[in-house]
Amino acid sequence: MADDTQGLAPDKPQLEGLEDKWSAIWREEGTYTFHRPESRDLVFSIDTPPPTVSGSLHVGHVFSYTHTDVIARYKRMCGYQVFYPMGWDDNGLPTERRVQNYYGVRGDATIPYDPDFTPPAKPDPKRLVSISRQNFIELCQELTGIDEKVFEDLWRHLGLSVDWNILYSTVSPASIEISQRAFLRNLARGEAYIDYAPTLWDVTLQTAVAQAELEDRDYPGFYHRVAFHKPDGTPVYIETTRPDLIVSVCALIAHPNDERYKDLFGTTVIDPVFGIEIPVLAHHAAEMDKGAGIAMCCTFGDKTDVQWWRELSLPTRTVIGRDGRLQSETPDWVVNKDAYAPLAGKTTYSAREAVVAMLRENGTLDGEPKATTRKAAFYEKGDKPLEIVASNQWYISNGGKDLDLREKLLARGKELKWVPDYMGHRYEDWVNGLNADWLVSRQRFFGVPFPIWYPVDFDGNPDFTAPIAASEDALPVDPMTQPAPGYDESQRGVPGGFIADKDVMDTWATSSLTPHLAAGWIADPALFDLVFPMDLAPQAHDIIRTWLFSRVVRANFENGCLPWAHAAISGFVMDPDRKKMSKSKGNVVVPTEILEKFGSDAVRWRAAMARPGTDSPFDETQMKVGRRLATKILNAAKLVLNLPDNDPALWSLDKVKNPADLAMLETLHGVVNAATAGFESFEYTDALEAVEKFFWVFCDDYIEFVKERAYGSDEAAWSARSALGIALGVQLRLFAPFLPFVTEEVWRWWHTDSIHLASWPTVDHSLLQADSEIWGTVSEALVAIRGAKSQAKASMKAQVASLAVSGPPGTLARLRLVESDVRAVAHLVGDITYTEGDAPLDVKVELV
RNA sequence: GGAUCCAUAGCUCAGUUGGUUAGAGCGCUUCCCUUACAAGGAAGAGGUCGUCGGUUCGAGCCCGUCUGGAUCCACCA
Repeated sequence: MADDTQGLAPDKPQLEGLEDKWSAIWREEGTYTFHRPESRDLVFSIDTPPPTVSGSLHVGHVFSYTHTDVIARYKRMCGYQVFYPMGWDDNGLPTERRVQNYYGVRGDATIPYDPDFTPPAKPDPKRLVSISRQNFIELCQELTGIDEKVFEDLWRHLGLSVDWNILYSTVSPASIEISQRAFLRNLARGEAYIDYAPTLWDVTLQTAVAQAELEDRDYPGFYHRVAFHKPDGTPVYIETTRPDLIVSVCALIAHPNDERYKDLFGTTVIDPVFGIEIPVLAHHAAEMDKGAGIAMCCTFGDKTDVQWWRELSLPTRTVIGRDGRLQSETPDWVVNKDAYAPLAGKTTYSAREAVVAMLRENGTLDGEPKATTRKAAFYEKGDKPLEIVASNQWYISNGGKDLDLREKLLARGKELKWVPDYMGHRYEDWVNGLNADWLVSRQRFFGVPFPIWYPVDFDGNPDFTAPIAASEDALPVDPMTQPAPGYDESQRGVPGGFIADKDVMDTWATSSLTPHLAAGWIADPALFDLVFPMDLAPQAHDIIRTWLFSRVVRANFENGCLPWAHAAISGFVMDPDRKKMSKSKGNVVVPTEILEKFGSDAVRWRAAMARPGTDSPFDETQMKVGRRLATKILNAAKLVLNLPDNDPALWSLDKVKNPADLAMLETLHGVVNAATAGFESFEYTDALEAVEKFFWVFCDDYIEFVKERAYGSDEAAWSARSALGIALGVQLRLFAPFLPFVTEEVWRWWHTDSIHLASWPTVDHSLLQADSEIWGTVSEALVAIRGAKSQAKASMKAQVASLAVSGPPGTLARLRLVESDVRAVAHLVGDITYTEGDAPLDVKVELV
């Protein structure tokens, strides 16, 4: 409690240090602990986005996690048990890349485990040390542990009311088990399958990537006009940006209606370098006005090539390996074997130069290559354009091929309540645009292994069409160290034995199960029933196509329902030029600095001013406004609580008799209604604005108006004291979801329990007979009195000789009811004269 | 090429089912050291609501057009 003072509040209340003080106490008191209630309707459950711990947090995270937290706090005060977990997304590629850079190491599946391994003292990004898969995973675990501590500290400092007992990590054994179990069930129901097919491939990271992780970027290239030749030597010109792929050519293709090429259909031509004879074919996907109108189809240059390859049953002539280099052996379909030699083992870039040189030399390059900017598909986290490589990969159906499923998933999207509702369009657009199933396998190390093995025939060839699945009872499994069911470890990799599936699951394959991970699916059925389907899925709009959609897919398959009822979508924090913040642009604002500078409450205030779905530019000056509000709360509370001999035990609605006091409380109750309505529709900004607007009027007008009276000790004083005290308590609770630190600080000046477990204020209907219009009249009078003093450049304390008030009878009557307060606030020494009339209220002020 | 959102004061944004003189905060100007608060307070200036057209007694709001911006998707031989 307060020291050095006669009142309940300290003399010099401070914002500094409130974060550390209260987050420690909340932790000790278990303020945010979820206690299992009797039934589902007493729970409000949240599918918290698990942050990628390998990345750094920026203000955008602080904003969107605050959006969730204000709702969580509101629901808690409404009496719900709030299931508010935290998760760390610490598996997958992002972690691997961070470990690679941080320690200067690279995982290599062929190297044996070294129990004594220590990472290089000085990581050299140019000379990565190759280490075993297991050593690499250990480093991943070590680093994620460090990163997670940093994240937790920041979240506690920000005041997230997460229940830290409900903490999961996407790489934990429990997460691996759940991911594997869900996958096995998808497999058993036919929703997951393995397929040998052309896949988008990142040559740097050497893994397949999914449609959802693609990003188109501008990429410089050149159009090369190249001659193929008919058997009689007549040239047929095509245009290509990928001459390096000529060695993979399978056909030339033109549109069936294209008069220029009609005669060629069904004939063959020979490529300009390798002597490969290929057919000229017709296909409707060829566009007459693009390039030369006739395209070179290679395996594979782009997605159209894949379509032609599939629909025209063309041969597979892949030369680009998984490392992005052309294979070193000369392909058997190449006729001019010598021509391939300079290309062997080269990157696509070098191979392109070599091929162009050959084209130049033999005169088949028509004119100079023309520079162009083309859009190429990139993995969103990669930095080289993707190649298309045929390989065995695991897929989960997502409606990309199955139209019935697509309809079902679209219906789920409509069933979900979106905040704001137009965000549902993004979901629909994405589902409607899907053209492939969800590729979930990744050729990486740090992730969930597929619980799958393959039989090896007696010639030593694995049969990928007959995967052996683990039993659900055996999970989690690592097929790399555990033998397939029915086999012995000695049969690994030998004819008649088995091999493991070496791949790991895409990180989204695990994070698509966050409701299951957090809620104890299978492991704790009672808990799962209490919290699932969840109430709220908060997230930013960029991952609707990935995280949100994949969770809908999983819950639809596994649970036959939506994983949650509401999706609340946060906008981004943009840089001041309204550009997306990104590391590469160097415009990222680090949250620790602004939290330090303005305090968590101030930053939270600014976050809450950003409405759902709306991007907002970062502007530091706005944080000051939140800071000022927090300071004002301290000071206003101090005034109320430190009135002489004030005692909260003596505050009572029964004592509120003064019309101005009643009018203030009446107005406040309208504010409670507005704030409640705002929160109920997840429009926390509306709630905050209503509360804040009232609070400033409460401070500037009401407190000033009744202060003199409240310093007394008679009945009139206790009317004001009760009204002030009750209004303070209500406003603190209304502010509590937004400003958890300052409201808790003030609340505890006269309460023993946390404000965050106090009940949300409700309207007391016994007050409804109060005449709230008094309030408007008083405000007008105050403006007139202050205006006169301000215009006279006088102090607000300056004495007033007389007031001449004119206006409608009703207005004057209201003013008369509170005349003594008017006299006090104006410092009036003379008289008030009232003149009735039709004109609106007018107050003439005569200064002494 | 398709879609979504946005355009209101110098800046950031409100503006309810269409209804008198369009609102707030920041910034700016002037003033006030006032016993809750100078990390404060008071007063004030500042807008033909992006363009053109339509509906209506009446449009910031409804419809259409154009312009500018943001985001997502598709395509790119």
